[in-house]
Amino acid sequence: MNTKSYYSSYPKFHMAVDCIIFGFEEGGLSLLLQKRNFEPAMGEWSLMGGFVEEGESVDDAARRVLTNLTGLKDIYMRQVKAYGEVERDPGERVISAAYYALIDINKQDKELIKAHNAFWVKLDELPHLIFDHDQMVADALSVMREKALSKPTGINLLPEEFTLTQLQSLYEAILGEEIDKRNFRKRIAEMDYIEKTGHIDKLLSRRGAALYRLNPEKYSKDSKFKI
Amino acid sequence: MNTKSYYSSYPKFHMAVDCIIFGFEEGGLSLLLQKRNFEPAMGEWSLMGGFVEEGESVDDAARRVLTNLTGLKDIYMRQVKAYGEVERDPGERVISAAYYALIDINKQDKELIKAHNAFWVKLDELPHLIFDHDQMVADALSVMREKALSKPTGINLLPEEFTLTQLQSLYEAILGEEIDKRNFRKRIAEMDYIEKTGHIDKLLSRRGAALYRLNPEKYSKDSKFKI
DNA sequence: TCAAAAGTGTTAAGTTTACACCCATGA
DNA sequence: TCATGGGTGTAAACTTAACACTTTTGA
Repeated sequence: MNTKSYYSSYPKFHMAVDCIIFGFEEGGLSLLLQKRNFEPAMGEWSLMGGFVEEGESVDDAARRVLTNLTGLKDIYMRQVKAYGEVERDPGERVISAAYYALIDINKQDKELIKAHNAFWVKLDELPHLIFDHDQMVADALSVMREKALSKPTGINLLPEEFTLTQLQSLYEAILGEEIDKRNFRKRIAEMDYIEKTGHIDKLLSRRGAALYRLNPEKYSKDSKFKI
Repeated sequence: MNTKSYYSSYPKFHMAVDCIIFGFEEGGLSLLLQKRNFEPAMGEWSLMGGFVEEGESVDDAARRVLTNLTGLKDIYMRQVKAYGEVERDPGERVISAAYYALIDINKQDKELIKAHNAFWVKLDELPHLIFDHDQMVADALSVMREKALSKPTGINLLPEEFTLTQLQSLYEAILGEEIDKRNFRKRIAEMDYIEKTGHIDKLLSRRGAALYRLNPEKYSKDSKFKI
């Protein structure tokens, strides 16, 4: 039996990726959403997506979509799952893998975002999205929250150096609840992969706050991270 | 712009599913694996898989593959993720979604399994599998363990009525470590969705052991489940 | 001098772990 | 009568949660 002919008796499908892009601003999480100025579903809100190309891995397609929209490379992305209902896209059958990304909202390329008609929308003010994108967002949020509790992936939402107050309000945004300041700092102090840089931030307070950073070497050795 | 023409400028791909089928026997977890008697990769071990068909959802394809192999329907299955590396299948490009299932090993259709040249293999004696199937198994195990801690999905590996000793050794198999009997029973007692049936099992001990079952109604109201 | 954010320890409550013996029964 | 698996409670260790005041400094 010939391998090619075995495979070719089966159907093929369009394969897409959709990106749930989380950013952090003004004490809350936001998503980068597209107000579609093209068909299908013109005028509605959707995630940023794109089709997988020939010779491109699905992961790479997700990275390409993110880079095309934000100008950012080497961003933490994680696949949520694949969505394969027959009628999920009413236009034609498309299977889509959802990925989420965490980005520092200050590093984006604003021109690119504008060119794509994309906007930051706060998590508690999300519009209804097309197709099964609402479900994708719900699933991504739940995976992201869970991972953020066990690994400091959320630090991608902050600048490289950050104050403990910033880190705390990031975690409050991710979890959607308040955290006790002293308990939070106690736990951070136990994580030797979050280290003082020696620099002082004077922008956010008169007194000044110590700046910290993630030490990725120490982090990879000790992968516990729990707030 | 016409929707169809927009879509049709993009490539299409074969879409497959691969099933990580967990069973429970003799105090350990096993996987149902196929010794391939067909190309590609004849003679090697692989997961049970199949191609998604036209007009069939990806979830349905996974269910079909499981039913074809085991004769079982309405089994708990969960998607792990999609695997989309370009060269993951050296024959031709195939994107595959991995699903895991938990089955009661006594309910399988042994003839069907034999017809597919499939065998139960203990988790700690797994052979090397083709393509990226080793990675799929590792990912499925980690997702399954995590879910088993928060929801009693693992109960699918047992008969409908089970003794607490059976339930405990199931959880020991899932976690790969021993659990204290009294602590285990204390926690089960707090879960009112695991209830005594009033029946007594006399097969596994002289004295007889109380049989329990999952009450799905109570369970859905109270979704905490932690061993 | 005061407003605003930074920084700092202790105690109580709750959860998890460790641990050993008697019970009922069929062979 | 004894071997086998079934069944039961308590105390120590550890983890988590609650809580309020002093410090620094620029305006």
